[in-house]
Amino acid sequence: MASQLDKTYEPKAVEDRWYQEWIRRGYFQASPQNPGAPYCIVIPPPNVTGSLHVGHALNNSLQDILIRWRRMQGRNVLWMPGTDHAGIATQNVVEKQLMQEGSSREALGREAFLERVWQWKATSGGTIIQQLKRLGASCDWSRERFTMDEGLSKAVLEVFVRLYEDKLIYRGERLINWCPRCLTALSDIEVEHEDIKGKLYSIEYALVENPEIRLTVATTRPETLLGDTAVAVHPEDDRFRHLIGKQLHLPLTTRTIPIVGDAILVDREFGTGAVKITPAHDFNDYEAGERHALARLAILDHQALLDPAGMQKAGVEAAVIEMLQGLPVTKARPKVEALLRERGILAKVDDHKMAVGKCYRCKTAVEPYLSPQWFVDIKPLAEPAIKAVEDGRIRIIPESWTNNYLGWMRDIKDWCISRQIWWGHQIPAWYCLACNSKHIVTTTHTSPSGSPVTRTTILQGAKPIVGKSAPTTCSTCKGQEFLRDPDVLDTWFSSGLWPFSTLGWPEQTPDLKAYYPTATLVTGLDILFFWVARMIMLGLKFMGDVPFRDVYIHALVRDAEGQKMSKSKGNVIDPLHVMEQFGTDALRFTLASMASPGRDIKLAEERIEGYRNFANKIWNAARFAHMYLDGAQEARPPKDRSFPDRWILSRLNDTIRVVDQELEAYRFDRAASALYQFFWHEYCDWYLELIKPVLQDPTHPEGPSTRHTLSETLEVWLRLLHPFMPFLSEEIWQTLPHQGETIVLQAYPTPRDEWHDGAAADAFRLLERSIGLLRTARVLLNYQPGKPINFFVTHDDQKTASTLQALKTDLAHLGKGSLTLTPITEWPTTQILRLVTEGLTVGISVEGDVDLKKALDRLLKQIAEAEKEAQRIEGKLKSADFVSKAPPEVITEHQERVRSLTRDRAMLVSSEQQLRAMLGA
RNA sequence: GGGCGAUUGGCUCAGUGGUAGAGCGCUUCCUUCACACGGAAGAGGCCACAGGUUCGAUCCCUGUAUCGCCCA
Repeated sequence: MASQLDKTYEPKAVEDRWYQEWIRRGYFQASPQNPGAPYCIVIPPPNVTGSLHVGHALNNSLQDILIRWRRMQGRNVLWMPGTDHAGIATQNVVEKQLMQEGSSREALGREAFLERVWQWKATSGGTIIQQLKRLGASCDWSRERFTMDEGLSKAVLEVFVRLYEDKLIYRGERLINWCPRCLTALSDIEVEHEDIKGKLYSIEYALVENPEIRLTVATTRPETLLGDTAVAVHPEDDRFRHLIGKQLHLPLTTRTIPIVGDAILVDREFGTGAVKITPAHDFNDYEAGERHALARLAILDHQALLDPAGMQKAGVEAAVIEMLQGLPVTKARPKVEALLRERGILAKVDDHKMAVGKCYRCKTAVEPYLSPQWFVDIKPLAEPAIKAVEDGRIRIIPESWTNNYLGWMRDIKDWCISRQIWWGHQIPAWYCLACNSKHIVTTTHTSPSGSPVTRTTILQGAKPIVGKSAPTTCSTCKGQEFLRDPDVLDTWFSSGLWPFSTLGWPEQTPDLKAYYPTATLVTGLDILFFWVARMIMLGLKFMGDVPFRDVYIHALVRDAEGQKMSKSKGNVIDPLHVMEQFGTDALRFTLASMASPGRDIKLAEERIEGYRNFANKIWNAARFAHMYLDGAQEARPPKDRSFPDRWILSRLNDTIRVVDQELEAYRFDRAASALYQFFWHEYCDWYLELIKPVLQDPTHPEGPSTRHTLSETLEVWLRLLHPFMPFLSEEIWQTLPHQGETIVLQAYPTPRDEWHDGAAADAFRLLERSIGLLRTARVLLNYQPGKPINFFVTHDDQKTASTLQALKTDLAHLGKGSLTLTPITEWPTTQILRLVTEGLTVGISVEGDVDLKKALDRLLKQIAEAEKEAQRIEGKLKSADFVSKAPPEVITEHQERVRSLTRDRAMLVSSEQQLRAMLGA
């Protein structure tokens, strides 16, 4: 880089070059032997199927800011990267490929299919990792892990077996969420709820002892009535109380069902006050069924089709079975509706808003499904995880999410961990074929593609042998033939171990000792329960300590209209495209500056463009510096430097303090705005302008010291900026006088007392106000910006007036004119425009034929404002309450303001009279 | 239905018990030798509404409305 190079910063080449160089030189490689207190972040492992979206970009930009900042602070930093095998998602991807080839996983068989998935992973699984590198992520890539790695799989095995031995994992038949497309169980939180317009059907059930009496039940799912095993009413509802214990005819079946009283299930105000209970197809009904010891009759099969065998068992009329069998729910419902209508027992159908559960992977409507599954008994694990947050060993930032976490944890349900898919960690449980012959059932059905598929179901009651390796002999019957449980574990089961499995657990490695507990977890709210809560539970259980101290929860990124980004809406901002167009640094800075706690980010391209401009501004400031840095330099103590130098050092010092504080508080937005404000509006707008006369005069006595300050402040500020804009800062830093081979490993700036200079700061504010008034006056008089003028400045405070004397050369330079610093009494009384603010008066000589109307308007407006404001404050001062109760310093301040406003007003009026006199002349 | 959050200039957002701020956009002027991805000067806000606490509320409390998120 040199001053004769491009006027605009071209990020692309710079970024590629530096990233490769950083990697080549191993700057990001961690070692437990490195000096400094450990600081570790584990990356939220993206899906191996994934590609970078803006959410990832935000998440990883923030992590990289923290990591680079701590690295520069001299901490022993490790950013642990990796990916997640994403069981269902990955299996779906490969199955889709197979389908296109006219094949299927069933046709391939389990082993060949898994082979195929690994192949896919090897060729296509690295996409997102490459994209993270593009983002500048300073992860230690030499440690990259994958949840299906050998080591991590070993950790999964160890955890499963130990939890089983501790009786915290069990197998049982429960109602679970079932995706009839993925053909697997899902955990509660893998179901997304969506409100849809549905209907509420009111159906009449006749009383057995007197069919004239009918009880009307309301339901949103009429087809499930075939599996009803009771009707519930509220036990204190006078309308129905007397019916409890009596039997009803269940329509379309040959069964009768009881009426039960249930205060939990029934809301007297809702619908008809009577509800049907279908324990096999509804979670609330399942629990009600437990309370009343009701049978569970499933009428849907695993594909969510009406099941003839189930309907037969439920006593459904043969003709009805004939009509409904094999139909999906959506097709069965209108038929059931028609049947009920024919029989005259459909009392009414109302529009109704209802929530449907959908599979978070494929958006298919989820069915509650009765099946044997593996569960984690979660309460004993949740308790310590609640305590860790309650007593502050883990801090959630922003704090407002703490209650959300605690609420969820206190009400946590057992975690269904088995999935009926192949890609994942297969459950280490085996069944002795001889002992369990009655519990292992094989059925054949036809897959959607038409080929016969064999399903093996291991019923509840089968006795598993759980261990890290396959058993050889059954301890009960000495049998030697075993069936391994075909299910795999929920992906989150392995990612729940991430903070310690990636560090080598279950081995007690030096990494584990050095870096666990990790420092901070940076994540979006969407996986607080999926992942964060589980890491806390499992970390406490297996490491005996929390997995991280701080959990920083960042916002969701939405589009400019606040809509969630989605491919189907076409409103996705592609971070790769953005990086291409505006540069990685611009994207990172944008995301950081918008990361305010507790608020979603509405990302618009204009915003990124704005920070691209900022990058360009920095580039050009550096080009400017390079024009003058060749001469001699002299490092003076701050107090012996020029006024602009002392001022900018003082401001830089303030900025360092602010950035550091805000980063400590995870206020990336405020840190970013402090960096921006300082550089653009102080360093460029004022400092560089102020020092131009010195730099442009090769013989200026302040030259060597000024050049030194220019280069020093730029170098320090670039280090301050580096975590936010790593590429640009490195590129420029390398061209400045510096120590060390890279900015990546330099010390992060810390505040320096000797840089602080309150007097310089005060003087600057005076200078800024004077120049501001002068420029306003120029515009009021329609003077060309460069037009040389005669101007006058004074202040009615003696001390301030003498400060003006000290600033004389700076004022004259920025004012672009000839300056007189005399008391106002010595100024010309005509051909002058005087502007006033807070005791400061600036006069500008009026030359030639100038329209004074604008100037007069401005004076009149300001006079009116000053009067209004003075009156307002005087009003307060006249209030006895205010004077007696407000703190003395507030009263003094108010009095001072009135004085100042009154003085200003007098000056303004005098100025106005002068103008009028000139107009009259 | 329960919980949480938001409501501040045209837009996106900071912020504070005592003079309301930024970025973008807008208006006017300016190609001056770092930068037009720039510079200068401006316009624009009863800080959602209604009560309360207070000498004083955009800020604290209560309620209402609208929007959003999470959970059921």
